[in-house]
Amino acid sequence: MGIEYKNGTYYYRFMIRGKMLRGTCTNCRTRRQAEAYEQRIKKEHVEEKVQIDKVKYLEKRLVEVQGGSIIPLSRAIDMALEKPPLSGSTPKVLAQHRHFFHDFVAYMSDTYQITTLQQVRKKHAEAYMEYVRTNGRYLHTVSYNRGGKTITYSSRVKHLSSMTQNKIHMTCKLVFSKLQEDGGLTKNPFDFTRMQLDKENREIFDSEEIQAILSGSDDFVVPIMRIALYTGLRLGDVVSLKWENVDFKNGFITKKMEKTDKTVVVPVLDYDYMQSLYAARQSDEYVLPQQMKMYTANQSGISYRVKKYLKSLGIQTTRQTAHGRNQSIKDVHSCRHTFATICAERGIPLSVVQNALGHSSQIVTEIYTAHLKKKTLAEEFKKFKLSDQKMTRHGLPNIFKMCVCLLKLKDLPRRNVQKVAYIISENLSKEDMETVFKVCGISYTPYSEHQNIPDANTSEEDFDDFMLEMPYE
DNA sequence: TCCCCGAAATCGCCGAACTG
DNA sequence: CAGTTCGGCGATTTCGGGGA
Repeated sequence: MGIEYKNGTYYYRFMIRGKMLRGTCTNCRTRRQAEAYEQRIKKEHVEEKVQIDKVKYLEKRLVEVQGGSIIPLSRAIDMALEKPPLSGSTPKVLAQHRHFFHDFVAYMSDTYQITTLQQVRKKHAEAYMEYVRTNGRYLHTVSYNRGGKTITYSSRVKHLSSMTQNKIHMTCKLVFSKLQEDGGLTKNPFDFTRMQLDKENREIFDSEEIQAILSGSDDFVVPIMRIALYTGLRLGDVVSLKWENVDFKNGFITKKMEKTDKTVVVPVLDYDYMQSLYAARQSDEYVLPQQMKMYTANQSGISYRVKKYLKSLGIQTTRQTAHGRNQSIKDVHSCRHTFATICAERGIPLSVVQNALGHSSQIVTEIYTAHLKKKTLAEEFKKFKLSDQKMTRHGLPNIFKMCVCLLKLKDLPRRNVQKVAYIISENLSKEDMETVFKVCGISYTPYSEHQNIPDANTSEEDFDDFMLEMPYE
């Protein structure tokens, strides 16, 4: 017992697990109350210790039973990446996994003093993902080697796209699942749902933008954009296009794509331009030798040039995000989207477009042509026009309300429906009428021969009289 | 503007879930 | 139960941006 009394307040103090714990006995007026208070606090700590010991014991048992061993978090990523088929991944993929998991390890160590794989619970994994969701990565230091010199800086990105958040989640989950046997793990702490993906942000070029892009004077960028717009090829395929891929005689370009190893065949739609390029060629190998040179040496140099060129034309290439990196909305890849959209717009079947783009699944192509769907939808809906004549006087402000009215009246005697139908028929065009009745599933017979039909100038009273006196069939 | 890293998007494969 | 759709997952390319 270590109760102390000072200036009207009781304080407790005791040692547990080699750690001194002290604090105020709040709301205690007597020594007895203070002692009871201290007991409560002590008990909580002991119970916690028992809990921890229990978990540790179970972990140990589990590891023994499952035939695994305690794995330090620091070694986990290397062990996981040695497992096939991961071990056969490209260095870049492996590096990214390392990069992500290292971040998680640092967070676990700093926040929970957790150092082994077995200690990680679902709540820890969730806390980390929550941190990533709100703050981005835990470690912001970026360092790399350039010409024997180490360059270090702190990344300013404070927010990650849902795509990247999910990537981090998947890497962590992967490590735990790969080491399930080695570590005698029964559950994967990262086994919970991931973020819903953001919407597609890339936009297509409209006709004015295309015009501006193609008539520009940049000899480096324009050929890339031009070929991309006319073929729908990716940047990598445009710059690596060789003259042997272009068959002028039959008018086809045949290209094995860099990304998917699939071969696509597209017609030479821009024949004269390609001919002129051929006539002025500086290389017998590549169509765009200069661009290819930069692509191999300094890939993002091309992005840089394209962005600069588009900006000079007044085209906005990126969209600002809250705290994260800007998102690209218009770039070389937009040409691929534009190509697909124009194809669909001109009525070229989806299967043909799919072949030209080299997609194995039509769903992917549909993502591209979704631009058109939105556009068509807007265009189609322009046709939908409310009748020019105002109907507010009769309490029927628009076509939608009319539909509702008619649906409500559907079960009434036929003559009531006819009566309403008559009024509407005098105020709406025939086509609109037919649409409304079709939607409502009501057959319609206009009273066109009736005299004294009310119109926009009819007074409220006259209209009511008319309704009352209107003869039924 | 080059060179690099990390972030983000794209894409194919495959098995589970769903449908008729 | 065969055919189809859907989602998880891994692989690859492309883009933004810091620093020199």
